[in-house]
Amino acid sequence: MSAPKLLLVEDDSALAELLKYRFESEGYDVRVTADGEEAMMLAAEDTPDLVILDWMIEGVSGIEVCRRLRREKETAHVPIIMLTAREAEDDRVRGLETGADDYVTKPFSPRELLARVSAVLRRVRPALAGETIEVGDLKLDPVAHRVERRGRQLQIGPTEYRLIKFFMEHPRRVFSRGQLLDAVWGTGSEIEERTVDVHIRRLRKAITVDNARDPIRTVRSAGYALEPV
Amino acid sequence: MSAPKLLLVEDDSALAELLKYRFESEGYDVRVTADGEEAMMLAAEDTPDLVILDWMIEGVSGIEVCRRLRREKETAHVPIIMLTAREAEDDRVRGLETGADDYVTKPFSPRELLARVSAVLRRVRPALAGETIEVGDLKLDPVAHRVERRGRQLQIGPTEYRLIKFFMEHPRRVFSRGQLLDAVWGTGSEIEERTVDVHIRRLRKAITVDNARDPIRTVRSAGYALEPV
DNA sequence: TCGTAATATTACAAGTATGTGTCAGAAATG
DNA sequence: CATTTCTGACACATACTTGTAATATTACGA
Repeated sequence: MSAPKLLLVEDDSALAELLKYRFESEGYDVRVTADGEEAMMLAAEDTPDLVILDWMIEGVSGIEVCRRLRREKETAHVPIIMLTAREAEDDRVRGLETGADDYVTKPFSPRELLARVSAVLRRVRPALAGETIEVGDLKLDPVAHRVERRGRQLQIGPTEYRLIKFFMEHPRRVFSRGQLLDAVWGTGSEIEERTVDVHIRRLRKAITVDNARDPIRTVRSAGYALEPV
Repeated sequence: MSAPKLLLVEDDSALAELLKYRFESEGYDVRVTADGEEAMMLAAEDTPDLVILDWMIEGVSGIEVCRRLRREKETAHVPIIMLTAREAEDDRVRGLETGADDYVTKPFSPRELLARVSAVLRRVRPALAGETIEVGDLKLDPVAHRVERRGRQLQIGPTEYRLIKFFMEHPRRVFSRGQLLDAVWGTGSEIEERTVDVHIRRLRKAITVDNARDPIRTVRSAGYALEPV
């Protein structure tokens, strides 16, 4: 999973350090600058997933940076959270109208900002906010109904999809054929247990990608399990 | 352009009236309830575009309503703005973590709430705010009611327009025929699900341009999705 | 090493889902 | 009011999926 890339534009270096540390420990990839011009350059050279922007920075004002980010095609749709020391409603409204997605009023706790960032990312790029399931080199997006391995889309049928989804929801655990029939086919299905073998085979075939090793473990006389590769 | 549908869950009837009036005069279509259970029912029968939810309501708590909305497939992705009288950071963070997209602390001005609503809608469903949407090589202008692909105007019928607009507002996501009927034809339409196939076919035909590849993905036994080309 | 039980593989026919052309009535257009 | 466009439904064609059975292979204990 690629870490969400944040661009933090903040000229209070103590605060910037604190936030950088906190966000990085939460798995974000953070770049920091105190300067509006530099912010534009950084954003241009590697488009971030989200920008945290202090309203009051040296040089170009925060609101101006916001406007410029919106104007560039690359960054037009990158969500922006503004940090503002002001309580004035006018400023908040103006920020939103300029194209900020959200703002947080100082003082705030890192925890609150984290929650906001994650809420915004969840909206914009669900895949970044953990709505996908990942097990080893497999990634499953339930909303798009897609499974990929090592970045490669897998071609997978309905039953195999349900099967691997179930496995990915319970990695490492061994399931008997009976359990799999209940979970994937539905309780009380009248299907031969041997049939599970066939679908396991089909699943294995479907998830085979550049001869990577088979992540489905056969447990003799017990069932099957998915092992993170 | 169809008016964005808001669901307001607020038990202070004076405030509810005020907001309803203000939002309606801005062109929104507003439904109001003071009750959590009823809110769920209203949301189920006609999915709103955005929910404004008071944290403290009678019966089920706001946060519980939020959680339940997120749990239902139909409403899982509807943005939620919470209204809270509390300043406590814990509550705000909890709100965001439960799945709210934003919150506004009372007291607030209708103007600020309007700005927030419009910011959230712009982020989530640009077409509702009158902005053009681009998905891959498709471009849709909701004001002009036009769709183009690779700069070429598409000749497209009313139903197909609504269909592709819906798809472009939710790219990549897979929708069942039932969901599409609800979203595009209107809730409770008595139309054959197979008819969706026919319109998908017509849409595919309409958006075919210099034999570019078909951006509509068929997900067998699940539905259809629009993939950016 | 061998026999047995368990699992893997293959082929296939029946079942199910989707694609497509067409039509009659409805709705929009002028 | 005449004409055109749109809509929903249906039927047939096609593509994909699925469960089973038959056969091959493998693992394990005696």
